[in-house]
Amino acid sequence: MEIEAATVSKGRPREFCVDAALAAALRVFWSKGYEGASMADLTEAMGITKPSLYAAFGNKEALFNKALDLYEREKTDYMRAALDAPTARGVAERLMYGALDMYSCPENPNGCLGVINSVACGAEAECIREAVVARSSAAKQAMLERFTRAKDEGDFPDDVDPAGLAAFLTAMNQGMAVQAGAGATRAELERLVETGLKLWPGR
Amino acid sequence: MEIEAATVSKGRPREFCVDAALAAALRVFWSKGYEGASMADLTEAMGITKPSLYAAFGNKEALFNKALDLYEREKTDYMRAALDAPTARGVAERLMYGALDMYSCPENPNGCLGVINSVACGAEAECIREAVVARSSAAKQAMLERFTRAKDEGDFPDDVDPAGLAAFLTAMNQGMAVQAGAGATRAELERLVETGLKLWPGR
DNA sequence: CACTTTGTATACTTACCGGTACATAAACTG
DNA sequence: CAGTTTATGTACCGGTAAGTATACAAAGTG
Repeated sequence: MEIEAATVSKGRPREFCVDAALAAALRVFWSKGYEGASMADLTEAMGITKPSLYAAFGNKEALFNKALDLYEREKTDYMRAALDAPTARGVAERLMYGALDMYSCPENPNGCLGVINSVACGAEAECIREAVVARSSAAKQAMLERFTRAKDEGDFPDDVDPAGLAAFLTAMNQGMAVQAGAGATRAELERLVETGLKLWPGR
Repeated sequence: MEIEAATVSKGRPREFCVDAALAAALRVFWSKGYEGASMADLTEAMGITKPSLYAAFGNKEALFNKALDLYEREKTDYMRAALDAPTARGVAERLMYGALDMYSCPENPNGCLGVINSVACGAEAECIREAVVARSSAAKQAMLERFTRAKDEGDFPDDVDPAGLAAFLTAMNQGMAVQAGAGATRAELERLVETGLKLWPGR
């Protein structure tokens, strides 16, 4: 029993980089969705064979969950950062422009990994849907808490509902994701964001 | 050659109602999406066997397109009617409350048939996606024309963009669909609609 | 050098996919 | 009654899905 176990592997070293393979898998899931991505799609994009994939990641579902972790860590971190803005309007601006940048970045697949996999598909993907929906509602909950505080701080008038605003920003994000997935241009999404911010209460 | 041909069929009469079967198929596509709906799912829900389905509807894709026609005719007709409202705010109200009613009706599957099938899945469903996206952008185009007219009529201030408002309402509808598909309650969607209308310009 | 451990490659299994051939059943026409 | 036409039910087709058994290759350890 060694504490620093596995720093030097015992058997044959693996011939691929796990992180790079996971990043490639993320792109596939992001483009095609969980069910639309076949193991053949994944292994080809990752540059490995099926036994290597199963040995390194478990199975398709475990691979998806690891890819989802990577997605949140690298692609939706702007959401967490947005909540630190000093005003509610600042939060909304950072959220919408962050989403705009992500959805219109030519390096990324179109749309949102979460939205793609939260709409219903086959029964086998139900646990995938639940995992994605859980993360989405956690994000919405964080927004709700931030806007509840903002209301106490007087960021917007009494007649607006913090829960309504959280749902509103969530809907805007989801709408941008759907429209981006359907092929909307950056200019079109920009117009949407600017309209959303023009309607935002206060200021 | 008879003008009133096919009013009385020649061979063995079919034992099921085409309209009822199509309605059942619509529910399956609406719940599971095009790719998530297997022929076994469809035939079971429709109460017919595969050869009957193929004889009556062609193939899976043709069946989907007929179901999509039915969906537009019976479920999204509120959109067409909404554009007849006398003011832009009236249009927005009818669109949002119409969507609210449809997405929270317990008789209907959760979410929106269009949104479910416009997010990317496997390559085989690409033509399905294109068909759905085409209808969605037609709806958006109709909204744009209505709001362009509304702006001329002074329904909202000069600094708001009709195209932005059309994109905004489309995004709200899509966001409601995603949230409804993820299991949002009617009360939650109601809050979203009321917030959206509170933010709507003018009045 | 043998021996163990781990990764890779090929080929396979089982299950299901969309779609169809074929035999049979139920209506019509003569 | 035969003959035609159309619908139904069963059983099947080739293709592909996720997942795996097995043989082999490359490293460390004695």
